[in-house]
Amino acid sequence: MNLPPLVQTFVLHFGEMGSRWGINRTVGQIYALLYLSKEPLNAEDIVERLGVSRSNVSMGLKELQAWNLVRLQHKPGDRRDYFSTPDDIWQIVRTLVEERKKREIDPTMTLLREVLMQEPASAEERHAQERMREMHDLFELLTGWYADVQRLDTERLVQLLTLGSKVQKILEMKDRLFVVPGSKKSRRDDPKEK
Amino acid sequence: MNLPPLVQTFVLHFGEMGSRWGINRTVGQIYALLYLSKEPLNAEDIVERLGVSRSNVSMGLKELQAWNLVRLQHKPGDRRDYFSTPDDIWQIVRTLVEERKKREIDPTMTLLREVLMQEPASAEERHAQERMREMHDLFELLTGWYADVQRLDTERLVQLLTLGSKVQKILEMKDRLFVVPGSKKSRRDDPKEK
DNA sequence: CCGATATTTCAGTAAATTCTGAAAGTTCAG
DNA sequence: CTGAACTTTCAGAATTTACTGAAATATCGG
Repeated sequence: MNLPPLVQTFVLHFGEMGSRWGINRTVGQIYALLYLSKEPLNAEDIVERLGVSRSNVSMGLKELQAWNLVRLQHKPGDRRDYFSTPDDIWQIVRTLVEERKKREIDPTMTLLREVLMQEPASAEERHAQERMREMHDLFELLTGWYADVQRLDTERLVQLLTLGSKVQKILEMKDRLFVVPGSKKSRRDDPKEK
Repeated sequence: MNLPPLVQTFVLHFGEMGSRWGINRTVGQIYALLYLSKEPLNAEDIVERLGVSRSNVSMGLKELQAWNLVRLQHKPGDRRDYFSTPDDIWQIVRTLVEERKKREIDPTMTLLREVLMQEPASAEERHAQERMREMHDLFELLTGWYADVQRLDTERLVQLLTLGSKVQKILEMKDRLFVVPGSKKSRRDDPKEK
């Protein structure tokens, strides 16, 4: 591996972290390298810097492309493929979330919907379905929230995240301001709550 | 594998999904089984239902315990260990997020802080550090948001998620209400923005 | 179309992970 | 203390995944 020490530390770390995700070490390293690089890199560049085989790099890049995590570019008068990551880190986050949703949440939701359609054949199955319904509803809430905030431009998203739960205060304030105190509508808490 | 069809479908799916995470198939299956089960199960129950070896189950349960994802219980007059998942699915989500943060984000933040302390020895390293700072700041924003909303009780958290980006509207409303129009403070957008 | 350059595919190998059975360890009632 | 019931550990086997080099395929300037 032929990298400045600072870069190498990061690349090795991401290689290891890759394993905690479904991603393998080399793919993690390639991505880390591209992320840190000012200029787009071609496959041979990556081979030299990481010290892995050409074919391994080829496969790794293919996987990163399948994840939409790298951009393929060309330089004039050079027919090699150059790869880079988006300059905007928020774009990276958005892609990551989008792709993980597509691969993990969506298929699970499909399965849950299917299984919830079936008639339970026993008390055990009935309880299992109940649990699956809880999971289904949870995922629905989370993906709904995601679909919603995902549309915000980055500035507003950052605003929202910076506020965190302080939003809660503002909500309460809103309630006090716009709802006639004591009226039914002002009761935000479920009355049957203990 | 000796399970009602509906349960089996779910358990198999989670086994496969487990691989997309860092978790292996058996661990995913054990968890799915416990999640769906009304009653706590002991190791032998799990062996029978999943058809894997006793030692495999023992290791899987140990891993799930390390993740704080299962609760160990005992029945009076029975010295076998019984395992279950929390009844409250939100508790499960909280644990999952907490543990993943601990294993993935925290070590990465430590590394980023260390590397950002060092003096860059070249233009390449300077640019790499710049990128690492972006990642560092991103993670800081996200973990800050998480630390904040994580403290909310579930009811309020659900409220917040249900609102999604509609919060934005309320923020704007708040601005219009409480800031003198035309004053400096009412300018929320960065003036140098295009 | 040719040949040079670049990329992809793939079969075989290497490495890592998962799983098992056997043995060792632990706990507790009697 | 003993031994039955239960759990954990661990070395090796089985399986899966990652990686490589060689061959095949693609692309393009001339």
